[in-house]
Amino acid sequence: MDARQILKDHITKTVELTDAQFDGFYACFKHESFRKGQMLIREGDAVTREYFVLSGCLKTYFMNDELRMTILQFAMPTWWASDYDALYNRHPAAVIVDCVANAEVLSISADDREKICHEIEAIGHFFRWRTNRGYAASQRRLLSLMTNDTKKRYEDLLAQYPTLFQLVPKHLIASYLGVSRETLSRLYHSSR
Amino acid sequence: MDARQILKDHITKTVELTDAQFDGFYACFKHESFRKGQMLIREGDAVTREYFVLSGCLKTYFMNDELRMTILQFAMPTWWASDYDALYNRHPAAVIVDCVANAEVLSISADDREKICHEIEAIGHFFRWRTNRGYAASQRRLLSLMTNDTKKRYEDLLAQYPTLFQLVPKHLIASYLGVSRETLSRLYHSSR
DNA sequence: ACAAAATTGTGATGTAAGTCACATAAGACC
DNA sequence: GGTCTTATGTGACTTACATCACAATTTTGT
Repeated sequence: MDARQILKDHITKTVELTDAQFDGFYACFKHESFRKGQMLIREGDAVTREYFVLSGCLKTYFMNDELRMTILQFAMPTWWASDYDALYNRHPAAVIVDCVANAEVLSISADDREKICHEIEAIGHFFRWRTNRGYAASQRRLLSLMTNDTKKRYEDLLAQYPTLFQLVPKHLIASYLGVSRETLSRLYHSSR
Repeated sequence: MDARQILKDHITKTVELTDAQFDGFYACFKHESFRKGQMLIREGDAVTREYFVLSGCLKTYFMNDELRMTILQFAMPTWWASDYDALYNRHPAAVIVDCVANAEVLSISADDREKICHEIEAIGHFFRWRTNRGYAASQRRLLSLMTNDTKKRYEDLLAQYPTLFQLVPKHLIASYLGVSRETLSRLYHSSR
């Protein structure tokens, strides 16, 4: 399926658009490819764009002073990724976005987005809805982290994204779950 | 300061509005009062409104099957609170919002909000910005939970909201920090 | 003002998971 | 295809924090 159709399917799940409206929206995007290991956003960058994943996988993460990585999100196809705090408030990037598995993405600038939101009310609604959904997902993750033990979180992740375990190295999954790679390894082998 | 002025100051920090526009916006709100212990949103409720805190304090939290509470957020003056997942996606409420210290709030329905966002572009921008800010705050909290130890999280909270410790009981703060009340008590007394 | 309920402090004990250390296995690069 | 790097498995030891138990204090309702 081509980029255009993937985006169209994605957005029409939430709002209705005329063909002309979708054309205007699609024209805001730039098609880009990234190879495993490439960075889309570096720490300290001025962030101007956000990314819609067509294929492959990205991750957004934070690096602390001791060079320890904490993964905030894996972005699989039809997910969006950026440093939204930096993008919206024009701060330098605090989080890093890079490519975990060779990826095709569509990117849009914050300015173009604001403009198209202004022109087409349905797009404005879509982005409010999408940001809201991201917020809800972030809260669910917080909740899961605070109420479930590691084993439960691991099993939930496995159930929700079975393909993730083939796609990305285990120490990244450990980082996402908030445990050491050793603990994940033991967990992984104790339950079969 | 009156409710009208508090909301006006809050919103004009982000967007510019004419007096007529602000009047239209303010007319969407209902002024309400809640006493300590009262619930604004119960688990399972149909959620129709969100709340802007003028004074006092609310908390949003989740109750698990063993009746253990996990606090997602304290809402102090000029903060917003609701179950946004439920509100936006018309699910029954999963989280509870109640009153921690006698509070005055302004409330607005999701429908009125969508309508005013449609009518006044600046308001639409404001709400995209605000949701985005909430999302960023949620991510920062996740990060803090995953990278900092309990003592650091406690000190950060203390630094950010010194008044919170007078306003709400310590076991609620413990729940917010994700530690047992006993651990918080020991921490609290070890560092003076 | 008094009883009942909620909040807080503190000791003793158990345990999940971090850290360190090293071995093995799998990919990446030329 | 062989070397170098990255990823993974596993044991030994340590530790922060949960849990349980009970006492002391504060707040709230009537």
